[in-house]
Amino acid sequence: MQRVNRTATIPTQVKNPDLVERRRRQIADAAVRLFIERGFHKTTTRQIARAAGISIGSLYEYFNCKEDILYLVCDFIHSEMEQGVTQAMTKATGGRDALAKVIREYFMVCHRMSDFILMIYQETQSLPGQWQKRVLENELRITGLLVGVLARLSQSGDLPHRDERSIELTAHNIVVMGHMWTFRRWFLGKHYSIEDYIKLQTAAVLRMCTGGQGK
Amino acid sequence: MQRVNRTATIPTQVKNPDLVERRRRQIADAAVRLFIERGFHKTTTRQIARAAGISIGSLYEYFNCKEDILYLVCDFIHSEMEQGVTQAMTKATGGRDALAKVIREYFMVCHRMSDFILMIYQETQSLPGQWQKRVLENELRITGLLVGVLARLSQSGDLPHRDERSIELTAHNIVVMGHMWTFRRWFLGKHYSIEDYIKLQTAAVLRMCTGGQGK
DNA sequence: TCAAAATGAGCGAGCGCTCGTTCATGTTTA
DNA sequence: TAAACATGAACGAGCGCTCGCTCATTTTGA
Repeated sequence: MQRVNRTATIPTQVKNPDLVERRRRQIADAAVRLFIERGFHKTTTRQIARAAGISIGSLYEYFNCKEDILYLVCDFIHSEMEQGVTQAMTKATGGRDALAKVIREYFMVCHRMSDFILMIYQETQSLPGQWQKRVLENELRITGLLVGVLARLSQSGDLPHRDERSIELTAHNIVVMGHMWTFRRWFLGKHYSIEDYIKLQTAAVLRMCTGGQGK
Repeated sequence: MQRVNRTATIPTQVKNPDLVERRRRQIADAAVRLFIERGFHKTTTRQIARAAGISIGSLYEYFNCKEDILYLVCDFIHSEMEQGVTQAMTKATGGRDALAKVIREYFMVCHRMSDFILMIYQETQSLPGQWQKRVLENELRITGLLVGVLARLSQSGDLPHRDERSIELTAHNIVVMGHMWTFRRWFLGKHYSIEDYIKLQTAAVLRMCTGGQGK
């Protein structure tokens, strides 16, 4: 989708665009594993090159600086997240328990992408300001998808009406609950399976959405 | 409280314990500001020394390595957090709306310590493994305080009974909601005041705790 | 007077990044 | 058809520099 935009965003010495696309993916794939394992700062450009199976010289044919690599990695992760969430939402249409289905699918996406989400929490600050902003915009867009779901259910009467801000905050809460499974996994993972987590948190969210009309 | 323990944990060349305590605080105070501003990796030991008003040589009389400084900073932050939360809980005793009061006080602590919390999220991974574990234990202890509050209210009948795990997860949710105010502040801060946030999230939590018996 | 504390020049490992070079693969020319 | 030339992706030794850390020396204060 905005792949063209992305390719255009990071300049390169190399002429062949297909090759650029291919090599960058190859480099990003290698880099993301290293970033997850050792963090951005402790990973050297040489390690990235070695893991990608190219030379350090070649690496700099495709990127201008180390931060460029981090940005591309973040962008790939967000693309995948958004794709996951979007298709989770198409799977989960229909009335009453649509919300439960969306939550389940979203949490499963978070579960799968656990390491990646964690990395973004930790390394976003290492990006140049302008790209930091982009990463946050991506984050917001994913939240927006959930706002859409909640607003629709609210209007169709499947959920009690609540004002816009309340809906928005609920969306943020759900999104962050998904992230929480990743950044508190050192604890939660010991005591809950992902199925436990989904079940309990879904119940909690539903109470949050439907509860409280009585008084 | 465990200050003795802490001082014992990081060895030093200097004999006078009072001096050690004083200088370490002086260094940590300077370091935390720099870490918040530029991150751990981009902050140099020379910058820390300069900001603390001592020489680079002296700095290494009080710490063995840069990571030691980060650990001490994390420890100070957690102490302050825990103190804040503990006294928030003494302020907020009593029946019905005790929970609302605790949430308010806790969120205000998060609000005040926003930058610090953010830093811990970002830099914990830079710590040596053993100390990483300690930081997570601190995190858990704070959550434990909230579990205590919820369990008490549940038993006194001020909140509907729910099983242990459900209570535990609710505590985690509340804790993370506080953190969310810090790491989504770039968005939330634009659209909500801290008072808005407390009001809406408290309502949400109360619905989550009390709702759902009907049906 | 002398142990304790403070100093900062200096060290060298290791970093991101460059750039002169190589070489496989077209393309042109005779 | 084959020699001459052009292209550009790949390479990696090495440059300039920064950083964490040390230690010989000086200052302090009891």
